[in-house]
Amino acid sequence: MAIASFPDLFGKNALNSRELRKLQRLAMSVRFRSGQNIVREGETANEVYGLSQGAVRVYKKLADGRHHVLRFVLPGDFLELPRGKRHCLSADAIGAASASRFARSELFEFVQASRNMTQLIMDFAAEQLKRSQDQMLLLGRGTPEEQLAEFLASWRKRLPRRTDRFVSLPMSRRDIAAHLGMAPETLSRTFAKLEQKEIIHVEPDGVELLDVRRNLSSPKS
Amino acid sequence: MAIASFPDLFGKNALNSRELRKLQRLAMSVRFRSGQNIVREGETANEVYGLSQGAVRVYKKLADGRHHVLRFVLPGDFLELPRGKRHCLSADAIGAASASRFARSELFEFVQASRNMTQLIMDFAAEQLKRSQDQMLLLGRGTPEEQLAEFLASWRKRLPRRTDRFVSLPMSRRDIAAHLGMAPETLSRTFAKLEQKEIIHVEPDGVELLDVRRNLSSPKS
DNA sequence: CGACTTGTTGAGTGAACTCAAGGAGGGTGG
DNA sequence: CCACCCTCCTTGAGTTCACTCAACAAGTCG
Repeated sequence: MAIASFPDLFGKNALNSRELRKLQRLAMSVRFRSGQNIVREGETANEVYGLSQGAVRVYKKLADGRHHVLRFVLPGDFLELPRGKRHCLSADAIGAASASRFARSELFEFVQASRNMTQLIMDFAAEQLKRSQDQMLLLGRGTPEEQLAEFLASWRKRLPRRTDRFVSLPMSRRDIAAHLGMAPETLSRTFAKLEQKEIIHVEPDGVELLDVRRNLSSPKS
Repeated sequence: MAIASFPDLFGKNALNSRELRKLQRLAMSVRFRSGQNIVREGETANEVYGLSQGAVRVYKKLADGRHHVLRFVLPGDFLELPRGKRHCLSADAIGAASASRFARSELFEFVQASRNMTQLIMDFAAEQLKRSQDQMLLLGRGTPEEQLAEFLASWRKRLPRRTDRFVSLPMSRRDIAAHLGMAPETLSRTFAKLEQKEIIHVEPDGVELLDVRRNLSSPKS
């Protein structure tokens, strides 16, 4: 069977077949090894990536090395918006991954030329912005338990097979901790607390969600 | 002298005069008293606002009343993107404010019809997203001192008269604290620390920036 | 003038951080 | 195939720093 590529995933509903073919023509398929760096903040952004397979962590660094994972990218998402001369974030593959690489200028022209493509990019930007705002609310005001429960719930929504109660977590604990703004030790203890409260059940490479909702209403219960 | 309106501020460089007139025709000027609520999260979003004068705090609430200020809006900015059937955030005027109100559907159609307007909205969305990402980095990884110093520096950049070292802060300490994810008491102590280190000088309704840069490199010095 | 809001400061607590050690995989090479 | 190393995760102990509770000063508005 043919493996789904980024253009298919990204444009599946909103682009017509001509536009889809055009997007596929612009795309260059590239593979990354586990942990491999894809883009680095500050470097010239001649290319733009859309993820086809695997998962990617997207992060920003402070001068002294502290870093924060902004989000985890799944197939069908761009790593960043195709704008700006320089990358404004860094990205590494989590496990093996494959992506579509676009020349930024070519993609930009195509976005200009195609109304549907413009719409898609706008939708993507709006979605990212909304997610960022929810994330800020949690980073600023949430307890570790709320943050983790909300992260698991929202991550589950993004996974393709969401009927299952099992939620796959391909990223490391360190990455999740860096995403939620806490120390890895705190995250580990928080996993233990949620398991003790029978909200989740920790398994290898993921968790089973038993009752995530319960934890989301009040700060400490 | 005529007071600058949102359409002028927002479209000043990127729209031609016909487009600018069109945008002005779509706008309905409205005024708000100090503290008055403008939009409320979850309500139907039939209208969209662009700020003409004053300042606005934009925030999200958790179920139990805790709230986080996502950003402060200045003249020339939209309160939120003109997309989605419901407001996904709340907004209050800080002091007296005036804004342009648009019917969401009319504005949406205009954005569809005008390439320049599409571009402007995309730029706005991208700018918001970039700011959000910087904010997340700080919320997750920054010390209170770094957060406040960075907030003051970036707020200064957004103010029209940035030659002056004096930075006007129209919002309350509570609002700033809710923006940086800390208790008002902590914010107050952080102001005191920065003043003690001669990085800022606290004045009524603002601060004078003496040496903001110094505090931004290392976590504790 | 009095009531209320806002900001600051003090005291004490608690939660998340750091430092440290130990166990459990996973990969590599002998 | 096993021994070894290394990274990842967890758990424990102690500390720190931001939070909560509280009081007070200074405006602000009726």
